[in-house]
Amino acid sequence: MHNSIAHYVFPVTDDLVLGRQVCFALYAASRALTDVYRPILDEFGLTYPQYLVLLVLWERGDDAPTVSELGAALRLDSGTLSPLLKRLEAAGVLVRSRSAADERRVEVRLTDAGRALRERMCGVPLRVALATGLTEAELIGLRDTLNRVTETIHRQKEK
Amino acid sequence: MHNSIAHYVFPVTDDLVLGRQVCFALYAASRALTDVYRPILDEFGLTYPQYLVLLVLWERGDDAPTVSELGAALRLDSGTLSPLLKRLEAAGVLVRSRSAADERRVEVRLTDAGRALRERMCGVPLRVALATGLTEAELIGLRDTLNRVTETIHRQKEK
DNA sequence: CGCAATTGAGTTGTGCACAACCTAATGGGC
DNA sequence: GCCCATTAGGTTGTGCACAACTCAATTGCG
Repeated sequence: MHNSIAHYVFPVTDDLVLGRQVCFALYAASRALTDVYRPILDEFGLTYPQYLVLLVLWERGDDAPTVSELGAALRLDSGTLSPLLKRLEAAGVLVRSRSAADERRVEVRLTDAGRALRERMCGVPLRVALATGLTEAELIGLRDTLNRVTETIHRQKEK
Repeated sequence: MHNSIAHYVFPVTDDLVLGRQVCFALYAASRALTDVYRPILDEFGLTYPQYLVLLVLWERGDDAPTVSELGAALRLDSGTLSPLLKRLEAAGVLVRSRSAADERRVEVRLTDAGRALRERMCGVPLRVALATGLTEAELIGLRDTLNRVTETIHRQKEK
């Protein structure tokens, strides 16, 4: 029925039952949180990954990251970012331009409209945090645990 | 620069900085865990959502769930499940058939090959759990916190 | 200098996710 | 028995994700 040694060491991984799997909890919670974002970001004409790109650009201020720097921050590759950035450019919140110093690079910089969005969206994180029903301490603990998992996995992949 | 009241009540939601957002931690961790699954599930010719469908079917044993029962368990709608189930049927692990009692329903049941997969995949959860680098207690705590978030969000949506 | 290896971005193809819509089957009220 | 609202599943269209690939620009090494 199941691996009894694994069961002894790691009951939480027992059996192949959906409700016991951390992986499903993570997958379901991630989609649920995106559901919370959807109607909120819709007010600004953005999707969730597009909003993440703006978070990076707002944080960087005046220095314009390249596509691959954005990819490193968000852990997304050019296959995902290229069309996404094209849509954000069409929406008028950013501009893409080839670097003069290195013609391979494409620099991504906010337009005035993109910068203005930051002010208008400052209430968004709080609205989402409240929807989780967690306390601030729980949110911090959850965030740090998740970041540790992500780090562990990516360190292993580099080897 | 930021909402100072929100900052006072909820520093974790401060500013719109990527690294401080629980939402990004959740999104990144979910994708990282899927990256762990990908090469493992590839050995069995499955994707991660396909594996989740099999978890439900294995758990139900002899009673064959309908498409919407699968959707309720996984929180996925027919737009996602219909093509996914068609691919699993083409792969030979399950069969779809209209219910005799109610011609609107489609019952999903495992083939012998689908049932046999369960034995072959019993080691999968442990392999993934180890990759997270978390202790068993941390995994259980994480899972329960995430399930609470998902529940809270879905209860709010029903209203 | 010359050229092979590397890097950066984009494209293509597959598979989710989800909204919006469609059709057929069902069931309750009259 | 008839009608209409509801339910179940499927289809279409958009937008991620990611693997595999292409191509041009750059780098580094002999």
